[in-house]
Amino acid sequence: MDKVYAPHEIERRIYERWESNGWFAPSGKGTGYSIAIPPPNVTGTLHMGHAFQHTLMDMLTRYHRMRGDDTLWQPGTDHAGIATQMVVERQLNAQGIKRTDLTREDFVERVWKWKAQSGGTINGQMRRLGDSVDWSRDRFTMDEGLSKAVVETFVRLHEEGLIYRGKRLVNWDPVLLTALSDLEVESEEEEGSLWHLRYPLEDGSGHLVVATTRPETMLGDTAVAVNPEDERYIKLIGGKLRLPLTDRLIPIIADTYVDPAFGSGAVKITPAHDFNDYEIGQRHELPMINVFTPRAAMNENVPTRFQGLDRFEARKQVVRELDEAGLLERIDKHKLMVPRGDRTNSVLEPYLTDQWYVKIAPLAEPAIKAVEDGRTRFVPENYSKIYFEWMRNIKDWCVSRQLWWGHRIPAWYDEQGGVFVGRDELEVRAKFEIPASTKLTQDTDVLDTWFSSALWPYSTLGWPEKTSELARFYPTSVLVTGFDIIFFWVARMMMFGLRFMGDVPFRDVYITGLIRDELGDKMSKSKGNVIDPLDIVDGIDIEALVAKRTSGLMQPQMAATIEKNTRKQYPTGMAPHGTDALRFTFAALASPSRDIRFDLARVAGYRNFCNKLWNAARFVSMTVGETAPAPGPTELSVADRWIRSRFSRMLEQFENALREYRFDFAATALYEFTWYEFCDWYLELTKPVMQSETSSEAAKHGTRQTLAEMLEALQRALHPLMPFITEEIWQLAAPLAGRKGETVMLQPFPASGEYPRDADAEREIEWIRSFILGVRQIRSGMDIAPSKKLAVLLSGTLAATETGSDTFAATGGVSASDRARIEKHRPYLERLGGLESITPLVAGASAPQSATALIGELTILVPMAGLIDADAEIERLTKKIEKTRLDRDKIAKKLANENFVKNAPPEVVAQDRERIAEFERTLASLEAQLARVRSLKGDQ
RNA sequence: AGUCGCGUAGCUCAGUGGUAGAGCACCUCCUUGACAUGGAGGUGGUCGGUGGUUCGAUCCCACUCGCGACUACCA
Repeated sequence: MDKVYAPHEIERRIYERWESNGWFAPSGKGTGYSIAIPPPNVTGTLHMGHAFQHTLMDMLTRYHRMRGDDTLWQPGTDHAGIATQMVVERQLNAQGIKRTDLTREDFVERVWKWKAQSGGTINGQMRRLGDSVDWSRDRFTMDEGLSKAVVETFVRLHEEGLIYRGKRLVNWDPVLLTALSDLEVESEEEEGSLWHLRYPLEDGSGHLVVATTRPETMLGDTAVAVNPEDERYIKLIGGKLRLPLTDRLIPIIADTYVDPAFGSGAVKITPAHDFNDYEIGQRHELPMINVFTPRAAMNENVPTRFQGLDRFEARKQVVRELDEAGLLERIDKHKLMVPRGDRTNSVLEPYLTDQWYVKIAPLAEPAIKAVEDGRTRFVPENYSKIYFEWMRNIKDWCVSRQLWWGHRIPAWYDEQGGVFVGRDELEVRAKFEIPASTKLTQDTDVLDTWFSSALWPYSTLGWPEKTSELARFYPTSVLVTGFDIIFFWVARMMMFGLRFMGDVPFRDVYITGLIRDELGDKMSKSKGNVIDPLDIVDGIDIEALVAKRTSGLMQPQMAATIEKNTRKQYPTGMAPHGTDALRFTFAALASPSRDIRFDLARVAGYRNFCNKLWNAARFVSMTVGETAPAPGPTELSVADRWIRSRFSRMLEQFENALREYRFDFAATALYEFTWYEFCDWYLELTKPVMQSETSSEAAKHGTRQTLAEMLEALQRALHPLMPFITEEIWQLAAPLAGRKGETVMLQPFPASGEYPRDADAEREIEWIRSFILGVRQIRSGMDIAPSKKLAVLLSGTLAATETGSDTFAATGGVSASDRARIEKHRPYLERLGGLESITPLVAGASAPQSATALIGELTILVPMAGLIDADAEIERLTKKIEKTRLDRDKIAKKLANENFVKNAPPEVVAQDRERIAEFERTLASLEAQLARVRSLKGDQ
């Protein structure tokens, strides 16, 4: 084995072996456990957020697989309608081709080609991350089976009256030329203006001032509304206004929607271009005048001179003409929320079109109830509030998109505009008895991407067929995802799953935080702070990193800033850390309901941990040899018993943590056990046994066996989190421990109960640790070289009258139990403390000038002759005394409060009394020692 | 405007009604045969502020300051 763990060498080889052996597939035995992957965009790449979520999913998957569950992690990708179409359009544009230059079929063909070309990226990344998904079941939302599920769902919902087509206002993207759902709208506060316009009264007796943020829409006004209570305008209600720039007369209506305190208290009503106005229009049966083309230029319904103008040009011209006509009262600065498309960032228009909608209330109700009843549980729990909040105010879902890439809506039209929904044209003709002579054309729209995503947990398992997989793996066990798609995805899976499967799609929903950069900013390409998870794994030099971050920017002018920041943050690029270190970092940082500021130093720490584990394995193999210890008489040392006991406790902690999705606790339990107990103490404690000529063969045998057993079992415990290094070490450790098997990933997860708890061993080792710690503190405090062997003396608190004078003379008042311990553990104490001897201070002999440590009743004296600086010892003691006094006083104060003594639970009071006594003893001893050192110093 | 979070060591974060924790950073010492990606020891915090409940509050409650996220129709 190499001295330093080199992840790169082994990770690919190991994954290849796992995959080619088909070990990721469900075993077909045991309880079903399943996770459906949140399908990433097929043409995208995985970012840190994916890597984070995948780590948690893989950890759960590997753990349950090892527990013997029939475990499926279902992989797949999403066609991501708008996002993918935009990418391909951009590529075409770069070649000077417009999408509309191609036929729909040609364009879709190109998208499929792009998918084939780029679609492997994600799967490649997942393999590097160690994701143990069942590749044989890989799915794509546009593949045949899933498309069938989409059509089936649409048709059934339509049959049940839960899908309808209607002409309404939708959020229209004038760049993409498609409708969007409410969720795809991102409103941002922007600086704008509030224009106060004068609308002349019909009789010429004056004018009414209306305030608007969108003057260009005035060409489509069909009324002006005031509040019915508004004294100023009450007499005008029912009258008419002459709409400037047009020849139309529009009514003044009363509606309580109008807030008299805002603007002028009079609102122009444009039912075809504003959601509120639309509703007012419905209430008052106002005509709707659409003044925009789909690209948001002015259409034929406005005066000729405005026709064809872009909306923002039209705005300027409208304002100018009104101003010239003396109809512009004033312009106020005004902040307003501007709706923008989440993909194009273009300003959206409320626009009147025919679209397909899912009637959502009947679907939402059971989905709310399922969470209320705890059939699906959010972790952390407070996300259920966000879910409820949205579900209770949910509006119908516009599912049609005017795109080319996606699932075509299964609806056909005849030439009279009749609409027929069915699974295909044949079915439609049969069902509605439409003769072959009648021409039918299919709806040209596609469905919202999230429509197919909503079916994911069961469509991937073969629905609408009744498959054995559905029976076995639905509902899935847990969904791991980010809060940002609770509405987009989680809620919709709940609604559809309950409707079509009659049960929730997942038992638990674990919501992860967001991975942010080291400054707490969201990672995004445009900010140039994105980290590719594989760059952390493999490392990347600074030039390559800068190139990566500054290429293909939407705003190339940002490149210089991005380069500067990148060079500052990563002067030498990133070192390779390996997948296991990255995974460990994600788990350790996965505290509930908290975003993660990603810190590369943390990964380096866990890379060191990998190296530590690696070297522990080296040590074990050097100590044990290359084969399992031959059978023979075996004696387990106190350390051997102790490490098993501690391992048992750690496993319990780990499993409890994982049950509650506390990946951070689970990781910490593994880390602390491995480093602080197994490496720091157990391996050290084996040395006195193994490297001594006096220890028995049986004892050596027991230690060898324990070393092999623990190393092997530890790999299994660590495997779900660190799959690669544990596989590599396990291959070496398994034979030593006499365990057979081809791979650690299919071995049973170690059970806490297999390793006996041993309270006695834990007590003994605790005592040994404090003894050694005491010596080390003196050594360090007194600046004694580690290589210098010390001869320590002991004294106890027993008096001659208690022990008999002879015994006292020989033992220095050290209690029998301490003496027994010292004898029993002498090799440990001498070796780990760097001691040459441990002898009781002979009674009567005056104690030499020493530094001391207290272990309960036992005092360890390190003679100072030639070693120790008395001043340093005085300083050390003074410091210790001060600290002990503070601790004592704090408790003394508490105990002095009679209410505390009266009201606190007796065990708390008793415990404090005990502690104070302990502090008093320590203090007395420290003070005596201080006095001694002082007086001896005086003698010098 | 409403809803939900967050404020603990220099930094990033755990945590508990009863002795404040980790990683990184920092200081001192150490190339001792697993590991310098290491070992040993150490420094460092009136737990955002004020008030209340309690024998006791970093934790529970109220108010307050600061930060963030989400939702929403103010023309």
